[in-house]
This record gives sequence, C-alpha cells and structure tokens, in this order.
Amino acid sequence: MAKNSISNSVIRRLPRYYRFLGELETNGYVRISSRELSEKMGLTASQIRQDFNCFGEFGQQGYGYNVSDLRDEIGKILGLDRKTPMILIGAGNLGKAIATHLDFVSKGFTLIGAFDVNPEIIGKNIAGLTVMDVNGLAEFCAENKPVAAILCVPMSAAAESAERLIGYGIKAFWNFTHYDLRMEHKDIIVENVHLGDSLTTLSYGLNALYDK
Amino acid sequence: MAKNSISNSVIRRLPRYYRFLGELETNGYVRISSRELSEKMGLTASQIRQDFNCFGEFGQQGYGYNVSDLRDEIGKILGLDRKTPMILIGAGNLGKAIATHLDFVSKGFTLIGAFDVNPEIIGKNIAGLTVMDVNGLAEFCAENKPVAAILCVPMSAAAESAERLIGYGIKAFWNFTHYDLRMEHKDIIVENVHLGDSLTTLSYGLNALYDK
DNA sequence: TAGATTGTTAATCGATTAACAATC
DNA sequence: TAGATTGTTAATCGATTAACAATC
Repeated sequence: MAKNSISNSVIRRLPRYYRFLGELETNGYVRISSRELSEKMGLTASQIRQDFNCFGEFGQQGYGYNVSDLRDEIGKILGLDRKTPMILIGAGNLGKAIATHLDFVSKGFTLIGAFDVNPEIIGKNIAGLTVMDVNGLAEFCAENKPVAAILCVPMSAAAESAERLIGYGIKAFWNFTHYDLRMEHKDIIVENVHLGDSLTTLSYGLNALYDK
Repeated sequence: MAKNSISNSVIRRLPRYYRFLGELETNGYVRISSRELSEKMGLTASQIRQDFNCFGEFGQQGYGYNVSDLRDEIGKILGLDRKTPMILIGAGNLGKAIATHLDFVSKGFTLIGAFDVNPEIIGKNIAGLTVMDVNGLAEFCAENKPVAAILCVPMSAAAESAERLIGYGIKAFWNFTHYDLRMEHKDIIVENVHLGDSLTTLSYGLNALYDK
C-alpha cells in the first residue's frame, strides 16, 4: 500500500490530518487547497503536499483536494477500516480510564478482553467487558487470538507480562509502562505513551517562565 | 540556565536520560561513559555527548560521567526541583486516573486542586483532594495561584475551559483534549497528550503485519 | 606517561521549505 | 483560454553521526 518506507515524522502527522479533515467535512467543506489547509493547521502548504504525495496523488491540479475522498484515503492508510482484536492488561485506574475513554473501533481496533491480577478488580465491568484473571490469559488468547495489547501494568510486572503476551502471539503493544519493548523485541510493533516523561517535558517548558 | 535555545528533539530525550541514570544509580553505577550509556539506551555515543553539551560540560575526559552528578544536573535542567502548583480540570475517568497514577512531586509539580462540573463527581476524593465545583474556580485561583493545569474535559468544553483558565492566570497546560491550545495562544506553555492519535499511529504500524 | 573518553568541529543524512513546470 | 493549484524537483535547514584534538 504505502510506498517503500514512510518517515516517522509523516506518520505522526496523519492522525491529525484525519481529524482536521473530519471537522472540515462536518462543517460542510467539499474541497480544500493545500494552502487553506496549511493555514488552518499551522503547517506549510509544501509540507502538506509532500506528505500526501508519499501515498499517491490525491489532489487535482487547479482544484485542490476533495475533503471527503482525502479523509477516506488517509483512513485507509491508517488502517482504520480494520478491527484488530485487542486486550487490556492491567485494569487499574489508568487501564480502566483508557478502555472507557476511547473509541477503539474508529481507530482500527476492538477491545475484546480485559485482565488483571487484583481480585478486587477481577469480575468488575469496564467498557462492557468483565475483567478476567490473568491466569486465564493463555487460554483466552488461544481461543480468541488477540493481536494487540494495551500494557497498563506496574513497572515491576511489565517485563514478565510483555514476554508472556508475545509468547501468546501478541504482535503489537500500546505500551503505557517504561519497559523498553522496542529495545528487547525488534520485530514487535510498539507505540509508547510515557505520561511521566510528558509531564517532565512540561516541567522543562516552565523554565521559560521562571527564568525571566 | 540553558544555552540559547535547545532543540525539541534534545528536550524530549532528557526525561529518558534522567530515568536511565536513576536506574543506573540504583544499580550501584558510579561512573558511565557515553559509549556504555549509548549501548544501554539504544542511541549513539555521539548523540549523547552532543545532547549533554547543550547544557554544559558534565563529563571528564578519560573518565566519563559521574552518574549521580549527571542525573542531578539533568534534574535541574528539567526543573524537577520545583513544585509548580497544578490543578486538574475534569475529574472523570481519565482525569482521575492521571491524578492517581503519577508522582507529581518528582516531576516538578504539586497537585493542589481538582474540579469538575458533574455533581456526582464533585465532593469525591481523588489523589487526596476533594473534587470541587468548577463554579469555584475563579475564587480558588485568586487564592491559591495555580500556574499549571491538566485539561481533561470533553472536546465540547475544551475551548471555553482553556480560555477561562488563561484568564485566571494559568500559564502551562498538560492538554489531553484535541483543542489546539498552541495554535490559539502562542505565549502559553503546552504539552499535548493525544491518546487517540497515539492509538491511531499503532493502527498504522499494523500495516506491516497485514501487508504481508 | 599511556590509555581512555570527553568536548567539539566537520561530514552526512534526512526533513522541511521554496520554486516551478505540469495540468486541471 | 487564463487562473489556480497540484505533484515534484531543487535548495535550505536542522539533526545525527563521524572524526579527532584536547585533556584527564
């Protein structure tokens, strides 16, 4: 589908394009030029055209881009037409919030199971799922073949959990721990969310304020 | 403190350096060379030296870096010795999880208040704080002068909440909404966490799997 | 002193921006 | 056709890597 290999910088801009195009569509836009979109998004028109051209020719000279078509194309590129089965590992505060807060289907996933070690959490209902005991994980994976996992366990359990999941056939991780999956497994697909690092970066940003 | 202007790429690596150095210290390391650190972190030794040299000369030729000193320096650069007063706006599932999940003090902040509109949430206790009615926000800010805010409200309320908070003197946002604060306010410090975009990126990553 | 490793300059690589010919 | 705007090539900018002199 995608030409050879698309740079990470481009990929990270795609979800934002997709969101903006959705808003434009909602607001009744039928066509948009790279210049107009660049003004709305705070990018250069050049960059937008370069980005889209990584994947094909979606525009029309003299006209611009058809908003709805372009959005669909980007959706396909992002694989949002899939429903990759995903499980949640660690249904504590954070895991629960993530499972509840997001619309998985519109992002290419379905959440099909949730697991925890804590007896107080097991049996509870989150996002329409009954939290199961991690002891049943092997059996569940054998039966339901989840492909992706949200890793929301404490750091102390991260390495062991990840290794087990890989053993059960999990290929992709949405990783909320600081365990460095990418370093340990070159072949596994990983997207990290490091909330602590993000807050730390905000702290750095405050230097601008205090240094005055 | 920091030389002129440090590139964003460098800044985003600092929290990770800080974490790794903490682990090394825990494991009894006293000194480390850029080469050894590069192997542990999956970077090049060159990059590590370049990064550190943005802020000063922390090493010693022929020896390497003192782990504990270096960590302290990076901590100072990140402003982790501060306790910037921060408030949580939106104490729903996600807001609650974030407030509970993270150690704010070790990241340069103290969480001093939590607010919501929902009567079912107001009065509840999270992270040692009683959730207050947003109606009391103006008064609270006048009295307690929070500098930073976690924005965890629904998209529909994001713009209005942000504008209000800026009016009450908030200078920095940890933004979990898709409202584009940076675009609207060039002078405000913003760190975005776009969970939806992150999950979407993971979906793109799965192309590698399905394309085969 | 000899060996090691930094700090720093130079070379390379990649990403962004500018320019413009192609074309709707 | 004339005007607009893409797709794409070339120029610029910035970040990473390599090399090495300085020095502990």
